[in-house]
Amino acid sequence: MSQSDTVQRILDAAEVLFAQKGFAETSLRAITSRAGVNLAAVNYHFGSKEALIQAVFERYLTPFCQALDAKLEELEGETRSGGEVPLEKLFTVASRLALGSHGDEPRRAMIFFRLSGQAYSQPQDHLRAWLREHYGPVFRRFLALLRRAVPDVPPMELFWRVHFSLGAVIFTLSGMESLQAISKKDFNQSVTAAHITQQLLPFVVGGIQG
Amino acid sequence: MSQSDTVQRILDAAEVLFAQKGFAETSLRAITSRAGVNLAAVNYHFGSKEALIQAVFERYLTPFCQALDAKLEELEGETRSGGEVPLEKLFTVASRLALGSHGDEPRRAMIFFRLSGQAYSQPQDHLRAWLREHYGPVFRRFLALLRRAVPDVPPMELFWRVHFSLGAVIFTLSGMESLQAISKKDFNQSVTAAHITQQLLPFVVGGIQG
DNA sequence: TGGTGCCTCAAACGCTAGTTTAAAACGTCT
DNA sequence: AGACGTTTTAAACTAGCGTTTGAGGCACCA
Repeated sequence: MSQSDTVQRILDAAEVLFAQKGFAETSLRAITSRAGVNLAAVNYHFGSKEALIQAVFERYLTPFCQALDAKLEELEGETRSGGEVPLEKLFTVASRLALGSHGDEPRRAMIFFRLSGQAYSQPQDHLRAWLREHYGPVFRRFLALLRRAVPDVPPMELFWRVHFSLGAVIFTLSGMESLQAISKKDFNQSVTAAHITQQLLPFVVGGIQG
Repeated sequence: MSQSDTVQRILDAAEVLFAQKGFAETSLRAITSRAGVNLAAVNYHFGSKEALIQAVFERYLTPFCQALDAKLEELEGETRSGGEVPLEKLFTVASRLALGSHGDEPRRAMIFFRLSGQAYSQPQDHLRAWLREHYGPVFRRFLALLRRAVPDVPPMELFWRVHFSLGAVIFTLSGMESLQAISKKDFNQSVTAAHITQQLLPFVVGGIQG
């Protein structure tokens, strides 16, 4: 078993378990047991549990943010010759990337949204600060394009509405499997990631425009 | 110190600490120390930590839901002679009650929204199931009025949009103090509960209508 | 072949958690 | 005053946590 193999196995197991049970409730023993590696491997390869959590986020977010950044640059290029990117297109691009920028099924994306929800509800903001520091620029770039898409909405209101939107996304996708149960019972229809984003888009667009 | 005094002190301390640091990260020792009571008091009066968590929710939610239920009944009475309750009014009523149904300052409400965020991001759904079981009827009553307020939105889409709205509220108010810092820096304006709900209302109304 | 780095392993460490115990203190009623 | 049910107290218990340790294995190069 090569090094990278062990590291990847740990990351895979941690990703799933953190999403399933939260950071504090997931023990290193559970992670290493699921990964089929020795308990000490986490501290050997990552240094600490906290560093492992960051590594899980990094492995997912870095490719996503690079892809988003490239796409946003492309969109900026298009608008340089006049015109704005429509609101719908901005969110469509972002959601398509979030769901498909990894070769995997969108199940990975679901897992990751759960993780984000946990990161944001976690009160000690080590993780939040780290996320903001590393991925803030892309977010601001997105926000700048957004501002030009809805020039009628005052900046502060837009700021808030973006956060509301983020909340809607993360909260909903965090609680997916319970919502899945309800939706199946009440509407006899199961829930896919594509289905949710399809529902989400008009809500967010309507909400942002106010 | 009478019994109810000890119980209330524990609930007060637990409410604040759970909101501040989360359920798993808050020890009974921290709670009892803050409350100025003996460690064993929690297990004596509540039975377990899990039961204490439920009790914290119960103390807050029961008066709120009773007030909301009464108010909804009143609104239903008004519409019985024809007409619908407008969307804005439904949300205004709910938010006013959430912020002011307790004699306290709306600070209590903030604390409680943080708690809700943690409850929903908590993956083991003991708590969620319990909340749904105890407070589901009021929620459904609200949903029924909502359906009549926006008859054009298909029931399933409405179902999702309500969850999106809930997410926007809880997520935003959960992460308030970090948003507070950002908002103060970028817009030189501090954030109050009233201020947020004022921002929230047009977003939710716009989102629900799509 | 012997040595050198990197990695794995079982075991242990120190610590904190939730819970339990049994004695002491308290308040109330006869 | 004394007995009784309730509540508080200090201390201990068990379990599980993240982390550390040192011996061992393994591949690779001199």
